[in-house]
Amino acid sequence: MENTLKNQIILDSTNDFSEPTLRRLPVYLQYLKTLETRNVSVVSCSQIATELNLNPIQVRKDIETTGVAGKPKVGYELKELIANIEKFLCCHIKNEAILVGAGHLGYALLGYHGFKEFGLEIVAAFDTSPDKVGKFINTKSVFHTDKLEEIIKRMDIEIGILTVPAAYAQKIADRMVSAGIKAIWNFAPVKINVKDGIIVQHENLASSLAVLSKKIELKINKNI
Amino acid sequence: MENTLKNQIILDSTNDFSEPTLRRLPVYLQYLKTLETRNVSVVSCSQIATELNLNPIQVRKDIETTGVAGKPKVGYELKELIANIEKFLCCHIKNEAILVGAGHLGYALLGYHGFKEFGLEIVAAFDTSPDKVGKFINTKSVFHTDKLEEIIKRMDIEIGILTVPAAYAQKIADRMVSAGIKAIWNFAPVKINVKDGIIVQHENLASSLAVLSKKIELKINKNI
DNA sequence: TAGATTGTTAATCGATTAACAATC
DNA sequence: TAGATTGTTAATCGATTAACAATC
Repeated sequence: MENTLKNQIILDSTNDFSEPTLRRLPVYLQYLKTLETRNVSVVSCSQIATELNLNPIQVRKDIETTGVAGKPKVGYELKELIANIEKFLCCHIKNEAILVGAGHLGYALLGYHGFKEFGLEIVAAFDTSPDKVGKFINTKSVFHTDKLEEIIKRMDIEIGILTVPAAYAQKIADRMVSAGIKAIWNFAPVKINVKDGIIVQHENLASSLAVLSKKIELKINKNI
Repeated sequence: MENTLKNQIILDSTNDFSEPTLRRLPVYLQYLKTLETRNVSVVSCSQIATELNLNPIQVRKDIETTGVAGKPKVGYELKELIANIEKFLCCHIKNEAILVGAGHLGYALLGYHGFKEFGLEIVAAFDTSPDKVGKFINTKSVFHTDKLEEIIKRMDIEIGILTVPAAYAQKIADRMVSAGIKAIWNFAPVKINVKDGIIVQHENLASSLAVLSKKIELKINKNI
């Protein structure tokens, strides 16, 4: 079959894990870290499953992916489990990123400390507004977007976070790529086109909203 | 089998569509609307698929779900297709929501005009900061969080958007639910527990980041 | 007419779930 | 020992993809 998905790194059977598994692991990690603060030392799949409203067999399968060894009847050593999930998710590999578009969403992402736990560090922001250029947001410098290529090259940055309005997204994406960016995390509500080999992760709130709305609609139709 | 997913409205075989389909439809809609501005009148599945890097058969299946009729050799009438997707997604049913936590993420959501296209309208915001209470954000009043229950009840709001720090998420969720909220869109990076029948849609950037990071890692390992 | 595209049914592939042995 | 939980293999279920007829 001709696969039309030219620009995608596909998470498929050639890897030994699935995308749904990959998406659930950070959720487990967040929960396990709360257990850590409560001085818990051992945790079982059923415990995780109950807490997160998931199927315990699924949790076991997911954990298996990370290669950690548990003890029958006992469960998993909490510290070991956390360490293995973090290793699997490459949390200790520092990925530096720049962010373009210091609007409110940009601000929110710049101020979110949770990314560090997953290895992502936003090192600089770009905007065109004179009110923002030259300032600092959460200790990160805001440069004029004119400097985008220069700084990407000088700092050898590979990840670009796109939080500009839809109308500018493609243009900024093009500039990111031509300056050497290898992966784009796109928060603009528009599809962007990039050359082969460039990774694009598209964040789409409209999709989530559609799921939420449909659940509400179905609930109303079923219960009333 | 005992299903442990007590609190979920499950999108399964009892409906005639799948969650992946539901998540793709808004993406099609966004693209189709750009065609509309370019005065295109007819569109085919292969055209949509090419533009969005998807499989044309999948696009056809998804569109079939909305019940629109196309013409062989020609494609779908653009206006009709847009209308059908919008109808399927209930874009014309106004869903009113309140938002708690007017930090940057809250601001970003309050300022995002795209939700209106999907029927969601944020009618008020809540925060505890004296700098924000009493002000307007994008024409929406910011009330003190003390007024949360009163306003939810008075306006008969069913959707709550949660953009508070993780530490407050559960407490605010409890207050939302006891005031009558039926669905929570949770942007806090923590699982919240609610009673049966309440819908929770959890937005988790860490999951997306994990997918992005893994794609980057796989690409590096394969290409170098 | 020929060819492209929809509509629809069948096949495949992969994720989830089940079953059960191993073991602490 | 008994019972709970992991580890692993098999079965099921559902989403995607393929195939092909219908048709404009």
